Amino acid sequence: MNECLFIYLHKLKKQTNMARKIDEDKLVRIKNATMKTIVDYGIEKTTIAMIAKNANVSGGYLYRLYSGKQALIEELYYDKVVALNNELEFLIGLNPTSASSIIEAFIQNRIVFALNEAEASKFYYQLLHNNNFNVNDDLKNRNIALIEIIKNIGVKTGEIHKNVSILQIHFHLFMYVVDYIHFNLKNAFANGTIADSDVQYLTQNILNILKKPN
Amino acid sequence: MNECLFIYLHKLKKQTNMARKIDEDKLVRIKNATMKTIVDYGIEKTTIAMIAKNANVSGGYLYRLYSGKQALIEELYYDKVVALNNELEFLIGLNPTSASSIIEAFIQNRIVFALNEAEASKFYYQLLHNNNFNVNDDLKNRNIALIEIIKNIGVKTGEIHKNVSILQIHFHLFMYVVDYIHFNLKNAFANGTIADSDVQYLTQNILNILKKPN
DNA sequence: AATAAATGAATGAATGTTTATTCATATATT
DNA sequence: AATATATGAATAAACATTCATTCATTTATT
Repeated sequence: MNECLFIYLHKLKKQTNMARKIDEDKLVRIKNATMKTIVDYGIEKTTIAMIAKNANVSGGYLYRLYSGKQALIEELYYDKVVALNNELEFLIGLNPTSASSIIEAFIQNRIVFALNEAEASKFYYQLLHNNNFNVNDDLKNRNIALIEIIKNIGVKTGEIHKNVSILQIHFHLFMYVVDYIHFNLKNAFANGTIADSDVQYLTQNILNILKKPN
Repeated sequence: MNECLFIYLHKLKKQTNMARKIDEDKLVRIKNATMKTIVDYGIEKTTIAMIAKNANVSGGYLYRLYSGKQALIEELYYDKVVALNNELEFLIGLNPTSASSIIEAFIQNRIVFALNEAEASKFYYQLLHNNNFNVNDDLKNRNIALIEIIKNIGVKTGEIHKNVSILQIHFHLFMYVVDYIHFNLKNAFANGTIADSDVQYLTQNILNILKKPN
């Protein structure tokens, strides 16, 4: 079930004829447990029972909120993709004349997210590379549209070469950055941390790449 | 079971007392079927029964050659990682005084591999990003040793900055390149093919990155 | 050369486990 | 009491794995 719809129905109930108080943070617990379990054990080995246990919720209750395991994971993933699009749109509004500012801020936010919401970030990273979970065309198209805006800004200012494809920008902004951050966090034993200094490093690398045609 | 061991035992038998001729390409069929099934349906949805069917082999026979599903997939993955290390070692031998030559040749080979052995290449890409399959420390250490050699060459010639970490080089050579190729092949509908021209593009991008400290 | 015995390859039905999903029941709230 | 939430045991489907059996080939015996 869609989260917004759920909350809406839930509030409706409250206004009319509430029988039993909903355990308010149950949905949050389920979401966190899903992400944590998948991060710890991988999607293949994660079962509904494990998620339910980690969320302190009965197994059957999950089916009240989601139609099944796939839907549960999908919704978490799609929510994040929507949030990323929203964030990008917001950053474009903030910096309507500088592609590098948008890119830099976006990268900064990826690092903050990876550090502050490690579970959610690792979860997103896993799904990004899982063939069984693909975002729908609407989400894809909105993302393409936003990247086109960034490209237009960059071409105007000379920050991006006019022959750079939308896919190139998408790849470097959404895959390269995320992979870079997670690779460094995963290998944190040997020099591999991630910090604010990486923002400049990543930004410069990507801007250099986007300056050339491909 | 290890492939080399298998072939060895198999030949031993031939010398003494062979009861029934082995279907020679059965092992090859199983390997190909495993990769193809996983590429088509993902690891989660791939079952032993599906692999056996695609390989034209009985389900139970898989357990003569491998101790189970996990071992079957692992061996295919590890074989590829070993092959990559061997290839890198070979390329270092060929170009002992030029990091860029090694890197360029390695990238070239990745693209050829992705085009000529698409199934195997996609299979490797999937496992590269799957947390449930990690290469052992020996393989990791050998890889690190090889990359250290490349770094030393590059630092001497000025192609690589002395402050670039081994992890950086590893990431860009083994993740960035592979991800780039597969991203472009996956999105082949819109301008996204991969060709020899990408060799120069990728090589230059990576060399530029490795020229700077991180 | 013909036949029988021995051997190991290969099968696929049977087994037992794991898992997603359902549903009868219990519990809490008004 | 009425109503909705929440439970978790029960169910059924899917699955990895095993194993008794079959089959093709080689070796020994005549």
